[in-house]
Amino acid sequence: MPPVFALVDCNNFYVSCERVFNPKLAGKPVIVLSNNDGCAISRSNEAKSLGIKMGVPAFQIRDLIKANGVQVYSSNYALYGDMSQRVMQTLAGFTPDIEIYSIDEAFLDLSRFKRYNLTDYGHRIKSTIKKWVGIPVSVGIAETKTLAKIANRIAKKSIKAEGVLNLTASPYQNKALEITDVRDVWGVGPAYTRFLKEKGIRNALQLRDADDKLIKQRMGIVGTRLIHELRGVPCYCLEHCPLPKKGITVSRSFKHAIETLNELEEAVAAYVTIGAEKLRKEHSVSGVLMVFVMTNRFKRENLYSNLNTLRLPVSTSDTSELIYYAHLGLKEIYRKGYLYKKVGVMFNDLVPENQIQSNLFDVWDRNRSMKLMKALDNINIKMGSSTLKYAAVGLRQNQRWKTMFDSRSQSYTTNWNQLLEVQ
DNA sequence: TCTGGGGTCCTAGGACCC
DNA sequence: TCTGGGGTCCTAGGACCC
Repeated sequence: MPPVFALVDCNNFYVSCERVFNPKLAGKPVIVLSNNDGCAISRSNEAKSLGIKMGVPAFQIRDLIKANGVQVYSSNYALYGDMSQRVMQTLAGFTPDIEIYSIDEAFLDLSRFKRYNLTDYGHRIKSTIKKWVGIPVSVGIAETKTLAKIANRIAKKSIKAEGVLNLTASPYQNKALEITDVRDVWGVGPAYTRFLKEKGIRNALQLRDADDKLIKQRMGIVGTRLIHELRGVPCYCLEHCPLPKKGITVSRSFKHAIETLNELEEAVAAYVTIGAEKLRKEHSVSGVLMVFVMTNRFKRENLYSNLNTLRLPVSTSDTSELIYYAHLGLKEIYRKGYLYKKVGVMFNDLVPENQIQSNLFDVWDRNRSMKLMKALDNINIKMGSSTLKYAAVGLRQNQRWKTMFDSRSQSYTTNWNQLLEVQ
């Protein structure tokens, strides 16, 4: 029995989250910026109409913002993460066959609802989420994930669809593919778009009917799967439970470049702290630690970037041990005289914490370390993150490497002191 | 002056082994 | 002029996703 997928995708998610708690933003151009208020990463439809592109640097649209009264927000990940959970929980009430694909979208397997009117079901999902969580979503329904993506895209734009498009057994399937530019197909990025257009393949319909050999040759197995999916042959199934992570990266750009090793060490210690917490939350330990540094990638002169890989003697998720090795690695790649704009740490070779390969010459008290980390995590969960932290992250106020959020909204849903007040 | 962050998968090529 | 073959593992880089 062929499956049916629905893709539920939140519209302009971060902006929509801000609007839930600030209804005055309805109908106005609104954008949410990335860390350090760098780029526009979420835009309301009104902001899109003004020509504000995804990822555009804020300084390039300063005049546009001023002239049109665009409402600007720093990103508030605590809020978006919590709102995302509410959306997903609501979705889970519609079917247990759900795959959370990203912070703002989920695939549902609706195969067991085939005898119902799926379009109606889509509308019920949409209106329930709007009512319960306050977030507008679009729903695309089709025989494969790739087709559901296309359906969703059209559902979002078409006035007639009212946010829901069901392409199963639809006479409009060809039409839908024809009006979808090839670059908007899931899995087709800039490089493949260039190649396909050179071959005269401009829309999803032409891609679906393209020569298998041509696609296989240039786009490999992924391309082959892609065109099968467009033909209604499912190559990707629903991933019920999230697979364990293969790696964890924590990195940040600085608002202003940093020169001294000491400051970089503080930043690295802070990122290791975040990463190690993530590791422990996943019940994983890391066997390979990488540290990297880079100067401003948009400047031509005095460029430097380097990455150091350290194989750890014993896989670990202990913050202090990881800080120790990260600092060792950092010292080796630090060069005096450069203006550093970004540093980061990566944890790879993750394995479950109950499968640690011990080392004969290990001097670390693993038992004690585990208990200490547990206590540390419990306190920080209960009393707020970084209630307890390592001195290596520095004690001064206003550290220059700290990420800036000049126009952040309140943490309405995750902090008792920042609840919405109704006057 | 000011340009995000965190992932996955696939492939080609080199090292190494038998 | 002649210079194995095949398998595995690892890494770097490319391409894509949100």
